[in-house]
Amino acid sequence: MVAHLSIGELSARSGVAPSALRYYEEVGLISAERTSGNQRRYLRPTLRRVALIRSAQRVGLTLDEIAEALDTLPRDHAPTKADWARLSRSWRPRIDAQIERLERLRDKLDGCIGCGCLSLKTCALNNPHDEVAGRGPGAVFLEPTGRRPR
Amino acid sequence: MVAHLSIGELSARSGVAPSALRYYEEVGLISAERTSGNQRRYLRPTLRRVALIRSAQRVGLTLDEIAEALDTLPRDHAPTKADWARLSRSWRPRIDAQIERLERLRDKLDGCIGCGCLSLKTCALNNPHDEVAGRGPGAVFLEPTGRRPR
DNA sequence: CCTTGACCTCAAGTCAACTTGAACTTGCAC
DNA sequence: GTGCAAGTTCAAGTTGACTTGAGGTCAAGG
Repeated sequence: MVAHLSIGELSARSGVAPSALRYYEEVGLISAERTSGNQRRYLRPTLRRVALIRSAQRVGLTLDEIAEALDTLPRDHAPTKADWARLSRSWRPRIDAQIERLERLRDKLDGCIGCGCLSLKTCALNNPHDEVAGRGPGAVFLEPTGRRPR
Repeated sequence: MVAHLSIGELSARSGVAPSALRYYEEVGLISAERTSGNQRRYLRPTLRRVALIRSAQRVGLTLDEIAEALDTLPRDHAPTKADWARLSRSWRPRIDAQIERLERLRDKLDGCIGCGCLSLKTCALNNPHDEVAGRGPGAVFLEPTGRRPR
């Protein structure tokens, strides 16, 4: 059981390319010690950190946001229960919201199959207020994109 | 109730910037008729099409994939029930998978709070087989990224 | 007629998140 | 001690999804 991981090892275990790991370091998401010969040696907790980063990306967080969240975790010691709880709590609403959006979309698509939505008037995917032009933007049945699909 | 929408109107109703709409046209996602003065005039169903495109992006589909899916819909007439059903069926697993991933992540974070995961050995975010180096990549508790966070 | 705002095209720029390549160095197995 | 896979830096390139800007056109009101 090695205490330090080379970049290749961390890459293999995390499934993240070495170039990406170097990039993560560059933007301050992870850090590494160096051997006398200037090679990176990662501490074991880095593995967990990288896994967390990947997970967070899934939720739709940018690396910047992830960095911000991770900065609330202590750099010097393993995070305490409280540290984790704080982080988890801050991401939780985001995850829930994302799930909800997806469920809504799924239901909408389902509904479309059965609803005879071919008549544009009743389709859930269609804006109910579409004829009421001028009363605010219509057809925006989705929440504002929030810069995600960028 | 107008039969044709100018790009500005479509933009306002769909919440998608004109430049984006032109881009969508460039990559073949939508199309428009032209006035004698060369201005775009969109047919009403385009509104629904654009909404669908945005939804699909949420699920994590690229514009290429969306174009592919939309190509299975008829260009000439409004999609039939069967057309919709086909499209919905093809996206459904994707949506479900995404939801499942998010739920797993949420549960993992929750678990981490209560599980005393500070001992690296038991944390769900940590790879259970991490000590078994060489037996395949460890710590890949997440599904292969599938090129999404790119 | 003239202005004004919405529209047009086309080329170039941007941004995140990496990847690739060149040119060079380390570390370990034989 | 030598070979070579695996590591290093740094600059530049890539991809997706747009946005911005320059330079010009069109349509309606005053």
